[in-house]
Amino acid sequence: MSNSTPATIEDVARIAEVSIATVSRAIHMPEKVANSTRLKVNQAIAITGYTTNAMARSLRLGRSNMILVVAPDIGDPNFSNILVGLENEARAHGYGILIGHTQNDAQRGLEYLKFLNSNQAAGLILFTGILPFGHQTMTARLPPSVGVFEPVFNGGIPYVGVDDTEGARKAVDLLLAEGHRKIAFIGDSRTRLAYTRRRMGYDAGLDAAGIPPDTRIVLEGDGTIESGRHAVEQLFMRDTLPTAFMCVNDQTAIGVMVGLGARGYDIPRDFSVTGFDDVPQAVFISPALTTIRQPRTAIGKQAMALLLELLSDGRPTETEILLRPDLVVRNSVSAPSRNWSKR
Amino acid sequence: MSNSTPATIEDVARIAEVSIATVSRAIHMPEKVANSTRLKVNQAIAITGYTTNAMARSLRLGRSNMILVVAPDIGDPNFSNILVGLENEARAHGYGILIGHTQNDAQRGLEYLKFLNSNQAAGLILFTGILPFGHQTMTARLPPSVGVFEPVFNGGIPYVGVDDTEGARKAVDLLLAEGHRKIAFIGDSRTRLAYTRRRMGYDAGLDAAGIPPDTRIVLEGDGTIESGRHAVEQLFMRDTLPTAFMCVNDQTAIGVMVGLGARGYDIPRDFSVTGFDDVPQAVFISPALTTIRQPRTAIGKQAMALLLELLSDGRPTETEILLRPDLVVRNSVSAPSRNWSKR
DNA sequence: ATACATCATGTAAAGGTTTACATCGTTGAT
DNA sequence: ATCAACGATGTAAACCTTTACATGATGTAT
Repeated sequence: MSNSTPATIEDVARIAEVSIATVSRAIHMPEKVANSTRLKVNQAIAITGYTTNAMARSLRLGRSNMILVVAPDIGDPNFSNILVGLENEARAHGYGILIGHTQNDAQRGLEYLKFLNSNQAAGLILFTGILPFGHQTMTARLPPSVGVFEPVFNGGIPYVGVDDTEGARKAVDLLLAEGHRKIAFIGDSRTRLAYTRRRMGYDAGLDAAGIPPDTRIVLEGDGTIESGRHAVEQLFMRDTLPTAFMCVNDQTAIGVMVGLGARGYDIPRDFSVTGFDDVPQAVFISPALTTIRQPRTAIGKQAMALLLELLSDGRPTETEILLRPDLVVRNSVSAPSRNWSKR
Repeated sequence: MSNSTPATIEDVARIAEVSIATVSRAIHMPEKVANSTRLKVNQAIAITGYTTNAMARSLRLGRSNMILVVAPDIGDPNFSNILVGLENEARAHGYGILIGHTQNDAQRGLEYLKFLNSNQAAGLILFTGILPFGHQTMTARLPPSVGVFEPVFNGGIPYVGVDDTEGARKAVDLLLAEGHRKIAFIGDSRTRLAYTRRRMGYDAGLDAAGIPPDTRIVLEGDGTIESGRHAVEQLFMRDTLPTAFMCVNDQTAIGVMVGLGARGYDIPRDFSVTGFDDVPQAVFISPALTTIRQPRTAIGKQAMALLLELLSDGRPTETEILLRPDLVVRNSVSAPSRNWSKR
């Protein structure tokens, strides 16, 4: 039973007294085989403990049951929750997931391209806005692919993300509802669609409230904690201070809070701050950050579902799936301080 | 060049005007082939863009270049950093990593066992103290395996972790050096080696300082935030309060801080608190938590290195690799309050 | 009764590699 | 000059599946 070498389809065939073709059919196209023989085959499978050799199957089929997931930083806490969604969906359909970590290094990207070329992965999930493979191979035949968070530069690849514009709109609307009129926007100058769209949400919200845009309080950072801190310093050098900081992401918001804290201000009494993403730390910093939640597990699930659909159908049904982001209210926002002018 | 169907070894052989055997040798045993022909083969490879079909290779070799990593919760932020270490080391040796998420569910574990049986993974990295496969298959032939954090119950599987006893000793020694004499230990009753060893470090530290053990201030929780809070409540019902809380992990420590905060105490003025693990949140809570750092990326790297060694040598050189944990001093520890008795 | 469709099963090829064994040519020792 | 040893390469089998096609049996319509 628990022999030294794993049972093959031939072992099963011998015991069930049928041909290997019938065994294969009994497993993969059960309706094509008579009830009685299917029974015999199943018994033989139980006896031998047979599982089909995935290597041989993939070789014959020219397609594996693995999905390659490539992310610039798999250590990013934002990543792990997505992974959960991806993994659940994949496993439920018999696929395994293979992870790749490029660190934005083209060399590493290339090594993963080899995985693709050598047929080890049937599909690709990309977390980077650009194809992580060197230029010359930019045109290499890619397997069915799906982007997460943002469309892939090369085009033609559908993606699953969050409605950034709507999310940003929720944040700015909250601030407006609290009574803020001078709301700074700390953005991200890297030209990523997500950031551009968040800015659009900010603009639209202000516009709807009849507040004219004020470019003096719109700053471009790079999405890091440091850039949030830096933005605060810049604003303090100008003549007009905002009463609230709307940040393009949580990292920036944390930086803003640090910068404000260093100058002795209290949040939310003196200034309100909002983020975007709802990173795991957001609830632990003090005050806990009011932000926009990315439904990460759902995003992962959707992305994988879309990819699997692509894998069977061939043609994508949608080119862009945007999930609804939720506002999570914590403690970093309040009405603008009445005493502000006195400070 | 960029043909519709990927180049095979035969295409290369034809262009290089040699047999496919020579091509294979030129790639995998270059010293066995004449310089001149090796050159021709390399040129042909460059022309065709050939990469060896991993499915065919694995089938022939009876062994894949994938490592299965099984963890109970891949969404755990502690996990992602380990993953980085695992991934880097694996990729550097031409292996890919395949991730599995059991959620402590035997059914799911079984599905991953299939991956193993079907030869899709050459090795196994386990994050769970027990084999995640149902009982009946407990005895199934496993590929070379390595545990992370703790030994695998079944035995015979080497593991890579941190020296928990030494880490705990560093924490208790810090508290002792600050002048604490009544140090509570909030443990974890689940019988995991790591927790037992941390308790041993606590006992040894107290013993070395000549302080008799006081079981009234040693509590057993379950490693969650809630259990930390609960422990605080329990201690306040007893007659003797400690001046410091040494916690079995950061989650518990966070719970203790929350519990103490809810009662209006200030940390570290009124009570000192230490954790263990250095989870990503530890630096964001306030006060920032003094704790013991697990060198996570290094653990991942070592675990993978050990597994790869096992894969080539067959026999493990070590059965247990313990890395040195570091004390990270932040703001949750100070000398015991002089005013304590007045409170 | 004949022809034909249908169904269940078997035969054999193909998928791309690796490698034991065979072959052939060259070199060095006698 | 002969033989042995060696080095480089080729031939072909094997790894385990899946599936197009062939086969034979059974049932149905004429």
